[in-house]
Amino acid sequence: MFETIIEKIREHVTLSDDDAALLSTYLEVRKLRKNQLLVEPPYPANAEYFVVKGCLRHYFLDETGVEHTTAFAMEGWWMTDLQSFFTGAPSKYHVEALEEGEVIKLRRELKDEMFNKIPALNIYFRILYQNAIISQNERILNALSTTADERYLRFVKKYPALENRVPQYLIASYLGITPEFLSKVKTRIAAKKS
Amino acid sequence: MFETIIEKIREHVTLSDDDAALLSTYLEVRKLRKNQLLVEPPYPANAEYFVVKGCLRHYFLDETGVEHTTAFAMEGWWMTDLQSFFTGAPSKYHVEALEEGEVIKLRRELKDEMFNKIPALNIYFRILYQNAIISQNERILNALSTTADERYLRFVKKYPALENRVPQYLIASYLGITPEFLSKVKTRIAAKKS
DNA sequence: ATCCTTCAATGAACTATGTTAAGGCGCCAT
DNA sequence: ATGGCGCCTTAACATAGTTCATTGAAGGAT
Repeated sequence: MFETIIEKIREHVTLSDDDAALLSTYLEVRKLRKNQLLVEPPYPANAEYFVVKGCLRHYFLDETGVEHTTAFAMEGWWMTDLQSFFTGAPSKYHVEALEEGEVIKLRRELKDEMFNKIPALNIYFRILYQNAIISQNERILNALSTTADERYLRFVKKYPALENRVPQYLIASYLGITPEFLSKVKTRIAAKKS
Repeated sequence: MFETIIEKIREHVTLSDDDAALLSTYLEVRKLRKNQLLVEPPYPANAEYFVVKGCLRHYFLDETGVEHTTAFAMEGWWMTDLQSFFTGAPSKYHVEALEEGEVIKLRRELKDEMFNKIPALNIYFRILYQNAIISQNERILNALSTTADERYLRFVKKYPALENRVPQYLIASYLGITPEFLSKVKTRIAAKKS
C-alpha cells in the first residue's frame, strides 16, 4: 500500500524494512475527487499530503475573488499549506485536487513521535524543506527579474509534464499573468521558432 | 562577545549557560568593511553569518550585468547563500556588506557536531528555516499578484528601518522595478495621501 | 444529434512599467 | 570654492501586460 512513498524516501535516506513497516502505521490513504479541497481557509492545515496519483494545486484567493496559484504537486511530491502547518495558525491558502487521485496523509500531531521512533526521517524532511527553500528562492528571482515569455519558457522546460496536464489559465495564474496574455506569449514564441 | 546571538537564540529555545558557553566555541567574530563580500560566486558559501552590527545584501548578478537584490539582513538576522550552503555547490548569489559592521560566522563543517552537542539548536535552526519558507512564500505571492505600488507600501510597512538605511536603487532592485519607476511610485503615493 | 459549459485564441483600448536622456542636489577630494 | 561623482527626480516615449468583448473548438449531459 505504501510502496511508492517508501521508495521515494529511500532515494534520500536509508530506511530499514522494520522502519518502513513502522512508518506505515503513521500514514493514511485518502482517495480524492476532482476539485476536492485538502486545505481550506480558515481551517488549519493539520497534515501533509504525499501525492500517489493525481495532481494538486496550492493557491491564494484574494479579496477581489481572484485565485493566485502558488504551487502544483504531482506524483511523488509532498504538499500542504506549510505556513499553517508549521505555525498551527488558520490557513490562508487552499490546496485542491485538480484530478481524481490518491494521497497519503501524514498528520501533524503524529510527526514528532514518528521522528523519535524513526530518526532517519528527520533527515528526509530536512532535505525536503531545504529543497523548498532553494526552489522558492529561484522562483522569487524569476518573478522579479524576468519577463513573462521567459518565465513561461522556464516553466515548460522545468515541468513539461504539467504543461500538458493542467489547464492553461492555471499555468497563467502560476506565472502571474492573465490567461489572455499567456495565449499571446505562446503565439509569439511559436512565431519566433520559425 | 556573543551576548547578542545568545539572547536572540533564547527568544526561541531554552539554552543553559553551559550550552551557551559551548556554543561560543563554534563561533567566530568577523569585522566587515563597506562593500566587502561574504559570499562570492563561484566559491561555495561555507558558513552562515549572524549580523551583530551593519546591513547585508543577497543578490544575483545576471548575464547582462544587472544585479537583482533578493534579500537584506540587519542586526539579529542570519544570512548566507542557502542554496550553496545546503548543497555545497558553487554559489550563484553574492552576499555583500552595505555598511561597515560585524558578523558572527558559523562554519558549515562544524554544524553537525554542534547540533550533536547542543540539541536545542536543532530546534532553533529548524524554526529559522521554517520562517524562511513562510516569508518566501509570501514574497512569491506578492511578486506575482500585486502592483509595484503595493509591493512598495508593504515593504515600507514591514521593514521601516530598511527604508531609511539602504539606497533607493537597491530597494527598487528588491521590489523588481527600476529606480526611476520607484521614484514615480513614491511621488504617486505621496500625491494620494493629500 | 443538440445544447450547454469550459477553455483557448484574438483584437482593440487601456494601464503599468521600462528606457533613455537630462537636470539637480549633496558629498567629498582637491 | 570648485569640480566631479553618485544618487534621486522628472519627462517623453516605448514596451509589457490587462481588460473586455467576441469567436470557435472540444467534451459532457440530455
